[in-house]
Amino acid sequence: MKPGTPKGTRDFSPTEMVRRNYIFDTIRTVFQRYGYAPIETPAMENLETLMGKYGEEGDKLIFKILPRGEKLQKLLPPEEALRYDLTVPFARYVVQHQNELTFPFKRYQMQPVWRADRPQKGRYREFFQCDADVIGSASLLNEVELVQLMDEVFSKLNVPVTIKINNRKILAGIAEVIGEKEKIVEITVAIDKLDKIGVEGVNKELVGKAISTLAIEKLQPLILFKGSTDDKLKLLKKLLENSAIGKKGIEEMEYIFQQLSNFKLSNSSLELDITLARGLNYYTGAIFEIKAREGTLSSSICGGGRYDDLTGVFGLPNVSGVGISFGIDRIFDVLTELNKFDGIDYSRLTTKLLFTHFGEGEQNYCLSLLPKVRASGINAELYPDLTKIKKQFDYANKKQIPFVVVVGGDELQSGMLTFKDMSTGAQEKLSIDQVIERLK
RNA sequence: GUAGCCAUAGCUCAGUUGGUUAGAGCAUCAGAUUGUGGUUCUGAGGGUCGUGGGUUCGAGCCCCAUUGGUUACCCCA
Repeated sequence: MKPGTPKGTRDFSPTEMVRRNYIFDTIRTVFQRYGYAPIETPAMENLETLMGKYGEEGDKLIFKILPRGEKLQKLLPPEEALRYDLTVPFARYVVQHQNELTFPFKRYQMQPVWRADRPQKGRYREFFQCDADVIGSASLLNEVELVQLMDEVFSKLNVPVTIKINNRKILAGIAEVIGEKEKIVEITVAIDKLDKIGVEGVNKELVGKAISTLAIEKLQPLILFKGSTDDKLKLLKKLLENSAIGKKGIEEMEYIFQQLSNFKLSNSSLELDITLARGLNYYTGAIFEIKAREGTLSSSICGGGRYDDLTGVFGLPNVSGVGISFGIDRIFDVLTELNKFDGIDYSRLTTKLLFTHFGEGEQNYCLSLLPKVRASGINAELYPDLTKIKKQFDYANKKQIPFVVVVGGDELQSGMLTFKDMSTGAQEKLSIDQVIERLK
């Protein structure tokens, strides 16, 4: 049998895991700093929980689990599926545990999700998301805080990013004033592609979606507009003055930008992007999308938004939430491409000291020293086989273990260990306490 | 769902208009060196050239099919 992982899935080797864990730890630390508490949910959900939440395209990408046993033989439809994101399972969780939770409930969650997609650059069928959501609070300060949080994470990871922000209410307002209220999805999907296919491409797609010529004409000043956030808001105000929902969206954006103007974002440029749409159906207010400003990955590495009634379908109406999701695997790809892993100190995560030995007696002696070393917080290990010292040193080099202790007959007799710095080759005789002192 | 590209050793790849026994680097193992490695030198193992069929005196190379990978579209973290 030829070994291999399924399409769009990967193994992670130790070097990669150390780096991935660095990303996880960075994000987790920031999440906790902002008061988010961890939860986990099962890899699989009832299919019913997931279906209909992600739009027509999204539903197709849900990994369904084949029925088993008798149900399979009767060709019954699937009842379970792997989770597609962390937001919908979270909504289900909130409804199910509503009596135990204190609202507003701030949770973070870092788990894999699965999509039955075609893999390509930056796209996997199994990938990790790191989500932070606040549910049970309609305050726009949550949006403000999430922007700060995203800025802090990417600042810590040393990746310059652009945070794009928009509002579904503005998009709804636009659809309304151009007289195509029903076609909001088609319109937003089309203008979302502005970057990629240009104005003409967008217009062509709009025509294809049976949007009226008049509506497309009305849309032009908006698509063609270039200017500052303030200018954009001004234009929108004028354009949407007859749309209640549009005006509400502008108000929200103004508030968020006004609040954020009091804080200096350290690593991000914040941008109101009227063309930002985002596919997920459940967003109702602010929407976010983050792209790295350097590197070749053009897809987003983080995204999110506000959903006013995601818990409604599970029987808990009128609970608004807002959240963001970091795409760990894409962030990893960006950091790798930009060589951002180079300067990071992993020493606390890897072995610092290897005990090498010339025989069984020496090995046993090393074994007796290990607990004390480890209790002192030093990552240490013992070479487990009886073999030539060369091979043991090779092992240390391959694992990039910076220090070794050599124990032979002399050391056994004197109780003084040979302590060797593998980078310089220098060695000296030290007691075990001195070795510990040196490495602490 | 649509389309392009790729598939040769564990890994990265070379392989001439189709021509003898398919190569290199890295990695692995052993030796030079029985208490001192990472740099050096020597040697060894490792391949049904993705799979199946076809064309040909002859196929890693050409043709068809198939599988897997990858990239783009749709959509998305």
